[in-house]
Amino acid sequence: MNMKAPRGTQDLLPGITEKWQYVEYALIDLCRRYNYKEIRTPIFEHTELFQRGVGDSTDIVQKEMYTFKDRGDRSLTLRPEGTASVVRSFVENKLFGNASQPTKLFYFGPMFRYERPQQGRMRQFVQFGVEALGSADPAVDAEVIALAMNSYQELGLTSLKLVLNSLGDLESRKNHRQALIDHFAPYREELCEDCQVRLDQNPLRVLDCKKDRNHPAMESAPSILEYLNDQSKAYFEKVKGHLDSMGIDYVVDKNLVRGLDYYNHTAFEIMSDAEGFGAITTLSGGGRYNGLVEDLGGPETPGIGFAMSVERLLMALEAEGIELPLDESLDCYLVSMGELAEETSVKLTYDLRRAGIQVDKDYLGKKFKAQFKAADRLGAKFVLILGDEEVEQNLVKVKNMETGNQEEIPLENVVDHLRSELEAEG
RNA sequence: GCGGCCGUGGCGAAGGGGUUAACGCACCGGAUUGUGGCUCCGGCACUCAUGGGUUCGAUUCCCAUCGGUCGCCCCA
Repeated sequence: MNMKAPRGTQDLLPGITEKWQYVEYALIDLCRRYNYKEIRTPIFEHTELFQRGVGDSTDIVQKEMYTFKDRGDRSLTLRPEGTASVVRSFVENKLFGNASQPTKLFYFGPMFRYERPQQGRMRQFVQFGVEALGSADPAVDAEVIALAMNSYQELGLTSLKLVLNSLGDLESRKNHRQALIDHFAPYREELCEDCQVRLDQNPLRVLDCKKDRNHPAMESAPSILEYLNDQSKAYFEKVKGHLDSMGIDYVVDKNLVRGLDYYNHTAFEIMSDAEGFGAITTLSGGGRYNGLVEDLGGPETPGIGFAMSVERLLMALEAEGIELPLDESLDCYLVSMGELAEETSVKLTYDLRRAGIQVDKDYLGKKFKAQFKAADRLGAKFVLILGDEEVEQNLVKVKNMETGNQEEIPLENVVDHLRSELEAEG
């Protein structure tokens, strides 16, 4: 039997889960300030949702989905991303009818893609993401981008690059698409295999190809920005204007094409500039998806969102040498000795915990000295000493491990005493 | 899906066809019989990823598988 975690998955163990918790709380608090509410959707959905929501021509749907049949012969898929599920839920639960619009949601949870794992790319990974549904105001685009940037800045990251582009509305995209097909058609045979397929399915993505990057036709290819109609152009200008006024730096990259089919208008990616970050530098990506809600059976509803990988966020923190301010100490360790004291120590530990104090004790029958060593290793601020002598005198010795000071406290006063000592410590 | 490198104790890491598999860290015990951080001493690998092959003999050579890692593709 193979007792290893499946390929591309990982166990997050004590020592690192604290970082995850810290990051999660920081992001939740950020969402609170932006007034985004949490939504939790299932980890698997009907396969069809992703085929229609994410798009049949995408890599995700074509080769990366964890799809399986359940016992009722239904085809289900472990979610490869969050937007399709959120939109499905928005439609199913008729959130468009709620009083507060736009509907601003965030989510945090595992996603699954069948890919060759490497650093920053797992088969199961965790995404934090945000969706704003129901408004086509460019200020919402700016808000989502600001929230995405803040997610990193809040935690101290500075080596960030915001890359921005506009894919335009349907009309602009249609015109551009034709222009691309006309442009590349004479060179079809010179392009890589993938691009020949892309040319038919989604010519926009030819621009994103790294193999054909140096092909002469690439440089002269029609840019989507040249094909934006007046409305789309004005929209993009407003988004940029809002970013400018917030002081958020960005670079426009006319070749930035998001991998999912549902994007239009604003598309963006946040990358890390940090040294030694490895091959994968994209921290998060997002964009506007007007039309997706309709595609999934809802009323005409504009939307925009982004998603980031928490694994990559932690990698970026590491690359920039940022230590999260985690509290790894222990309030109190109880050292006990003797038959008589054991009974009392169990009770005292319980009372302290009920009083809100963090306490641990020995359960391995360690010697007195070894218990002290354990207390030291755990970073205990205080050690309570309870031996048969103390029990007989009805007192407990309380030692401050930092100063070395030790005092005798009547058993019944220990809880209050320790609580005030800890408060004094801060 | 493709290519390079790698796989020895909890961790880091030497070794190299022949039987006691170095060393460091961590851990446990003792010196110190009720007080931590230092020091000294001792303990700690009966699958050297798994399976098969070559050989009198394999942890060491060969093949496969699995896993890791880096890069490609693409993304988060």
